Amino acid sequence: MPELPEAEVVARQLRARLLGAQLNDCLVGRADIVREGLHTLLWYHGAVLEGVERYGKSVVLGLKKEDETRYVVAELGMTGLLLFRTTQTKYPQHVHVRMSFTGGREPELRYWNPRRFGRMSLLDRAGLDRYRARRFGVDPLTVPCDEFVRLVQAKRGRLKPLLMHQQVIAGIGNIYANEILFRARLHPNREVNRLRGATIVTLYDTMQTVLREAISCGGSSVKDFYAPDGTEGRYRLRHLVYGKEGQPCPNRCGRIIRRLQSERSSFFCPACQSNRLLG
DNA sequence: AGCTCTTCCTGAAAGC
DNA sequence: TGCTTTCAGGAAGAGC
Repeated sequence: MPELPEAEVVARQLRARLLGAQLNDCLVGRADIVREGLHTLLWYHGAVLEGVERYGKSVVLGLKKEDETRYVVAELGMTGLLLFRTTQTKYPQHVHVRMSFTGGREPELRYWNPRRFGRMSLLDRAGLDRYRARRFGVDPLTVPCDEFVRLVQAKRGRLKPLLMHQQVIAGIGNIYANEILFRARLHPNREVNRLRGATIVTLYDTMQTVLREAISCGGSSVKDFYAPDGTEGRYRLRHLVYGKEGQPCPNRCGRIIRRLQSERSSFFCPACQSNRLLG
């Protein structure tokens, strides 16, 4: 399931291999995979890929033609991937969009998404700005620490849902929320308004450390994440709690990693991640 | 405004 | 063994 680090890895590969290439043809296999802008599809033919951005967990391609730039937004959702042509998948019937390029290092980019929880959108500049404002909160890697502290202090409710709330903090999903909270020694159900400022700073530092480390490992390959060129992410090997229910706590505290299934699965150590009023 | 609940969808895993 | 059922998961929309 692609979250921020995986989307970043995808964006970097697309930049390295397709920046400056010309989009020749864009084939949409099923109309309902495009959330918005399908009627503008033909505009993109002949446009040049001038930039690739990541917003939260989404990858945005900027395509320029005759002094105008329009955008292809790829929401990866749970199972969505952008793949180069040479990367084989077990289920080729779920390739929904094919974009062919000339002048780059790859002839084709494919949008593959078996479960179709994500969509694509074709947007002009104003549409992209609206999309961005509506859906994405601050970026965890670029938000200044003091702004993050103020943002968290203004919220109430449980900590893990807040970390995963894309309109507040964009890009953290279930895997990284669990890993960040374990390393910051914070219980997933901690009440946000009971966190001290210093604790939020620790959370901020941990969040950035985990996400940066995951990016440098190529992301986490859990349930079939592959980069566009087919390489797997190695950060899964460094997971400490995600998917480790029943195993001993890596801090050697003697307790067993538990799983709370009330909402999205929370994996945590009941001793190291206390829900008491520690700060 | 801001919660929670339901829906979307398919492959994998569990259940029988 | 092989069929059926359940479940996972992100985000939108409904309902309160």
